[in-house]
Amino acid sequence: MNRYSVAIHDLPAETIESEALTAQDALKRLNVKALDRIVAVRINGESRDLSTLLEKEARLEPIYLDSEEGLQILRHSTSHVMALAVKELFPGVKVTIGPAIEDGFYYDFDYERPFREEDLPRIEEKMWEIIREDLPFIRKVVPVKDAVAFFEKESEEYKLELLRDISTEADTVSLYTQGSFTDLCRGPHIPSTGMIRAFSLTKVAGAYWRGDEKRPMLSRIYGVAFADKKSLRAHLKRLEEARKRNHAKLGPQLGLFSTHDEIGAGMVVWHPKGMMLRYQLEQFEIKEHLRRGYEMVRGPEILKTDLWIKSGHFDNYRENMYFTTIDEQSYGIKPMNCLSHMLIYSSKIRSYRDLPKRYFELGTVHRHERSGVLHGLLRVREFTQDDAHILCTPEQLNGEIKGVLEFVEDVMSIFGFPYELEISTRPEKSIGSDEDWELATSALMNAMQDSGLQYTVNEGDGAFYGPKIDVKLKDALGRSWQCATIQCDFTLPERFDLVYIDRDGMKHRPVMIHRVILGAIERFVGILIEHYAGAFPVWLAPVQAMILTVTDRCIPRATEVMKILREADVRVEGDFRNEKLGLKVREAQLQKIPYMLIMGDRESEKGGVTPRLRSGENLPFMTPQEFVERIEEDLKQRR
RNA sequence: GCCAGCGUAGCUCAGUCGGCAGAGCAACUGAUUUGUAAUCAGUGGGUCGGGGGUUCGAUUCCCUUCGCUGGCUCCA
Repeated sequence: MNRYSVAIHDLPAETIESEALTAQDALKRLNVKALDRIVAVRINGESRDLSTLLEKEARLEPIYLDSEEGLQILRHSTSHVMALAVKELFPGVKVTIGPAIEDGFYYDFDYERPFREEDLPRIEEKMWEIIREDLPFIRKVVPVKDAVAFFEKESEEYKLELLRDISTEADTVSLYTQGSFTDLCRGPHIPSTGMIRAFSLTKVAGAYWRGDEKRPMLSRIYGVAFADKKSLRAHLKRLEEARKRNHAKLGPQLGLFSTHDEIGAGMVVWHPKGMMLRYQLEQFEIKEHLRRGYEMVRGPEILKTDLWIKSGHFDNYRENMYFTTIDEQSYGIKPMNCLSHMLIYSSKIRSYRDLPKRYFELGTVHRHERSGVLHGLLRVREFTQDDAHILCTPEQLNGEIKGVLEFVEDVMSIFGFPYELEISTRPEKSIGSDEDWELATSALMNAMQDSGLQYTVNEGDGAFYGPKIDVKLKDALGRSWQCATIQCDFTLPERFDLVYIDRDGMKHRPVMIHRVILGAIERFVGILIEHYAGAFPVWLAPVQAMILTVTDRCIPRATEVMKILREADVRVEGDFRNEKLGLKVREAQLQKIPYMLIMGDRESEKGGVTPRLRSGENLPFMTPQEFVERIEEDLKQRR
């Protein structure tokens, strides 16, 4: 008989006498509540299986099914169950990896043919069988060489490859077995398959082995899993709601834009309402840039290929560019705006007193994105950036980066977007010296630290000319999209021999910051549509108010009111059709117009309107002048 | 670019195991002059994404191409 000293959380340790003691036994003996909802346990701070044998002293923290960590373990275990089901249904399939992800899990397989959606119901059915069998997850720690022998016998070459990597840093590995399936896995797992109560296989997809497009394409099956059926249903419901915000659907319905097979993939046609929305955004941007000391500039959309060779774009970015020939001279259509801006800078001698120069351009660029990545407005081949290039002295760099970070914060808070910051370091394909990259990278990090901002690091994901800070926003389905970006560049000023005369009378090299705030207007509009579900605030709404007449008798006065409002810069339209008010309200509502201005006989007589809000709320009767004041207040508050 | 799925009227979708292509809404015309999310009636509208093949016959089967969706890879 052994004596164990076990503490739950920070409670005083208790003594348990037993031959051997698993974590689960200990929790039971110490009367921990809701044992059936505990999936795993932290032993002295480390996540472990419930079946783990305890040492003489242990501090235990149960991990509950519905906690963040508990769900993650549940999802991971569900992926193992799926792998078992797939192995039973499709003999010869090879397993690779199957982690938990947000809301669910996936598992990548190599099979003689890719899986299809129609395979999923069968797999789900099999999984439920496995769950009903309530198979335990059995952990076994073995020497790497035994694991190698095992997976060789099973011909699981992907597992062998993983083992080869692991073997450089560990002598033993853990294996988990449920029924006939044994997987290489760190764990922990739920105690047995019966604990899975709510999951659904959602989609199939191709995925390269280890994310490398030069390696085999595997067949991935995605699923979602939750603690109970109710949470699963709620999740599916949320997805449904998110789909209703789909900008690719809402945009054309609201008359904002369209795309056309006959024009080409990744090209957007902007309709009057969409163009008005863009115009509002652009006016806002111009104003915000001017007040921060930027100067507006503009360059041509095609520039000689020689210049792209000089800048390094030809060597590093050619596959994303379009080229054309004019008078036997090769030209490249611009994928970025920086070249003209540098030529503006170098068009005269600059003194340190002139710096920083901040050149701003709403620049339209073309990039040849691979066909499979195109996605509504969020990924297109022609788009307009709110682009600027800041040329400054090395001493000014930190302050300029902080200024841009503040700019980003100001703008994002106006739209009410939460965002995430990410710093990307030197990629394989790049130009410039190691010292410059080091300098630029630390400049970006220091600026973020000085501003007290949280960020993550994305190794090797920088632009070819410099490291960058990316600002990521989320679409309705929670996918992240890069919008603002701040890129630090010592290389292009070098290649274009940009200089300024410093106090010492000598030529010095300026640093260049490439930056966008909204990013691409197209992408930003896409995110905006999903963010507001198409119901734009008054300051952005293409149509701010729609006058709805009740009868034809009201048309003359309605026409007058419309004129007054238009003269006061209200974006107003009229629905004077011979239709019932209910129909007009419905249609204005579907167009998500902020104000419906009702004009019947009562209003005509008094020469005003009764506004109805999108929410359904009615405002009291008001004169056109009072309504204009209300709109002006909305604009001021950016409502 | 790769894997899977999808493309029928302006929109949402039926449909044909190969035999003249359908509904609702929208549009148009007429009636109705209407008070806060759909007034009634009538009419028109599609070479079933494009091209090729198989077949007596293809929207349906096959190939190819364009586009879209979800992933992978890549990036604003």
